[in-house]
Amino acid sequence: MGYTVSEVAEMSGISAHTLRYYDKQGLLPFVDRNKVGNRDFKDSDFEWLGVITCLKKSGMPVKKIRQYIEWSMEGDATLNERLEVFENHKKVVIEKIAEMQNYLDKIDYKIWFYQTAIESGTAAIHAQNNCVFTEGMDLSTVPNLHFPEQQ
Amino acid sequence: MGYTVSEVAEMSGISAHTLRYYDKQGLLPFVDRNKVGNRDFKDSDFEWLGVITCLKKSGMPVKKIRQYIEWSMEGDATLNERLEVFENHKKVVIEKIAEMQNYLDKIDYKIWFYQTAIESGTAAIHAQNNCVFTEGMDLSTVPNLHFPEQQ
DNA sequence: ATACGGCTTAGACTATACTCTAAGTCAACA
DNA sequence: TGTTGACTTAGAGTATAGTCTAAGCCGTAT
Repeated sequence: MGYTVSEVAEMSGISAHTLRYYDKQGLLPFVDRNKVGNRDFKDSDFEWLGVITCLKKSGMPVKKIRQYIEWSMEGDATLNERLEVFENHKKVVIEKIAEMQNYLDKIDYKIWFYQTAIESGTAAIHAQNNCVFTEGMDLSTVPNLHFPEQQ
Repeated sequence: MGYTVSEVAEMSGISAHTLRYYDKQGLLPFVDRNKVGNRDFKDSDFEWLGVITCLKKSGMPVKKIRQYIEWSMEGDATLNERLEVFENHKKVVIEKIAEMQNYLDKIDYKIWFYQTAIESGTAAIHAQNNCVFTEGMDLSTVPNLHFPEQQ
């Protein structure tokens, strides 16, 4: 008396194909089956799908999520392992956000670059600008970097 | 008298394999060749690599980056197109950061969840908690959601 | 009775982005 | 004059995450 795979697909926004794929990958061991063998999702399964979606969309690979789900199925004995999963993943997500913020700054620079270039009609007005996109590279042997557009 | 592909790999952190792959995908049309036919990177090419890395790591697919590079090669006639590329991509990145922030909040909830469960020795202490992971799903027909761990 | 629709599975296919291999070229050193 | 080592290419292989197809099962409506 639960939900079929297509009902869950409709409600969750995860396609029925993907739900079956997740199941095959071991992400949905908690989903019941009815007497015919069809998946029979319970209300509480939506919360699991929410957790899986959170981990998935924040960059955790399916394999790692499966490991977390397996631990969850083992009950209170794996509480520490599961805490560690989220603590580690938190660091990853924080790092990702910081990285994105950094890229956002560079994108803003480029927007300014093109806006001012469009105003003056040419990118040549930026001939004297310093570089902002080589961060993280070891360019100690590069004497003079210029913006590509100036070539 | 520039840099070889492996020198650039060393300095940029992008593998030589990947640099050749990017070239094959049309991302590096500005890279010169010497008389033998070997790639001969210039100082200014590092700035291009920085832009490509920025777009790539912030989620832009290779195909879109190639389009941007093609426009860049066409000079001032495509300044508007290139501005639009960055303006659109900025929206995408901002949305991505907001999404990550949202997931971070949920991850923090889970960390609290497991920390308090560990303290008390069982996840059963959270039997009364409301759901936080089903955001975005149409659960209007679901009467009562519970945390999966309670099952 | 039989046809329809939705479910099941295994497994093939796609997309994206690398990553590597094989065969060949070339400059330099012994 | 080899031989080495770094370069080249086309194209094969890998990893990840779906996405789809084909064949078959089952309950219900006609």
